[in-house]
Amino acid sequence: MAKNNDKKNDAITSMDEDFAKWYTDICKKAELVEYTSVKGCMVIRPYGYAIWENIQRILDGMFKELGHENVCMPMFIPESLLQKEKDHVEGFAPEVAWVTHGGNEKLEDRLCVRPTSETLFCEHYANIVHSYRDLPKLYNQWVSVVRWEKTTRPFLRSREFLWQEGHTIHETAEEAQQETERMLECYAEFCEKYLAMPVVKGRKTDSDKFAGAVATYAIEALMHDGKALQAGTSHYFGDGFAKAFDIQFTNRENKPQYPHQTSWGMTTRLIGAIIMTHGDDNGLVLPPAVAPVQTVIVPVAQHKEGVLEKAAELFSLLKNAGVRVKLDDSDNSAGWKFAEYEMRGVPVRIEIGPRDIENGQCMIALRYNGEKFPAPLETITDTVLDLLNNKIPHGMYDKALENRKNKTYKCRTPQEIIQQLQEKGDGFVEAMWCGSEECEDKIKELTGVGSRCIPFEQEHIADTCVCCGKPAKCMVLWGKAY
RNA sequence: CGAGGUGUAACUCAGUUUGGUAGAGUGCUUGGUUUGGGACCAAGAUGCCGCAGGUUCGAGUCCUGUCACCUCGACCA
Repeated sequence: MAKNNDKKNDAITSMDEDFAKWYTDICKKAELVEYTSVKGCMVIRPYGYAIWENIQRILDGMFKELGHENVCMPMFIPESLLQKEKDHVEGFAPEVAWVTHGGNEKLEDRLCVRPTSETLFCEHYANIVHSYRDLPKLYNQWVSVVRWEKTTRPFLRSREFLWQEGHTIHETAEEAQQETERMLECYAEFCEKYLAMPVVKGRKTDSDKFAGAVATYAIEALMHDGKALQAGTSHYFGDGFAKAFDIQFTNRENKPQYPHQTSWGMTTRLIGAIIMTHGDDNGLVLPPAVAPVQTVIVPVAQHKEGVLEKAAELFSLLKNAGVRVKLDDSDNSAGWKFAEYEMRGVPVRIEIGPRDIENGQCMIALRYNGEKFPAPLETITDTVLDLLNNKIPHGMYDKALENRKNKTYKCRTPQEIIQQLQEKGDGFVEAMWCGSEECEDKIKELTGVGSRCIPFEQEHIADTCVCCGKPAKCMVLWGKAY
């Protein structure tokens, strides 16, 4: 695979120099976000929002295929309602924003701006679920939520962010458990197939569970800087929320019964994950499935006769084939356009100039690996579609997977963890664990990596816990987290 | 929230030590020449020096407060 580490874009700080700055440079220069006067509240600009719209469209289609229906809950939660589930309120209270006034009137019961909507769904379910015939309810909503974060970063941590939250309610524990796992699977498929982002599926340790959940599952991805990012979560609630909110139905034996619930979510953080999984020193690298512009046509020597006409012809061809294509006939220089669309992560660039037209071809350049080659004009649609649907997503996935493999270390002792991280840089650590929270905490204290998840795909690395040396229960994936 | 740093043109920054007419490069506008990896020439436009107080004849510069952003921790999707 051709590698393209040549820095062609001065506007962006290089990753090695300052990863955090590289990240914000891309967010700003690729026109994904703009800051506002409220800390942690970002304008998602058209180019960034278009990525989100594509994510939304694909995911929403997947949910509906699985039988989910979209709803919309209010954005305010009365304090009394939030209080109902003890763990839940303890988990979220420190970071909720409160509405205390309506107009000039002080509110009797202040309202929290939803940090997540379990409580609202529960209140609603209590009203509409009466019989086993009413179950399951497979609901989802696309909304924004607010969490008053102390430190904020575009997409990765903002005080208001966009997400989808699925909330389902089922007759049996088994069914709810299956739903939890099914949705994690759905998320993993989405990341791997459409975002070309390899993920590790697993269960969270108890200390890392969602507030109020019986079990939390997550998919974890590894970023370029070796830090882990949780790309999606799926929670199994058992009947805990049902009991707290008094949701009951009459079961098949004509007895009252508590239903079992799940919730699951993915957020605009995915855009941050895309940036940090695929991006390089020349800017953003977008997976074709979510790229607002999949192919850009850059005419070369466009003042010469026939060039613009041919470029426009190409544009129509590709557009009619369903490609999100852009023709840039502005009078910026060709070189400027190359750099610009590279920075914006456009997967395929087509150059067409007098020399190409003479030869009945155009030049194709791939963003993710820098490859550049001529392609005949007659078959251009097939060529481009194949690149967008096959070669590029697979190539990007392989490249990301390779990176993850190079940064995944199997360790047997804390010293080994420290040494690996020091020698090879941050990354995933695979190590055995006895199941105690003390060991989890101690590893974090000693080595800096926390438990990310207990992967479904287990590997036997040793018999004993990496920390205490007692018999190990499972392999845990550790890492520094975003 | 703890420790450190930075706020001056759209962007990157100089000017702050020692108070005295607001600066550069890039970008933007107009015209021309160019065009296969961020072109060139010429002419323009652009500033509550983050915000609010204070000291002073006079504040980008000194003092107090405040807000935002960045980095590293703690917390988190």
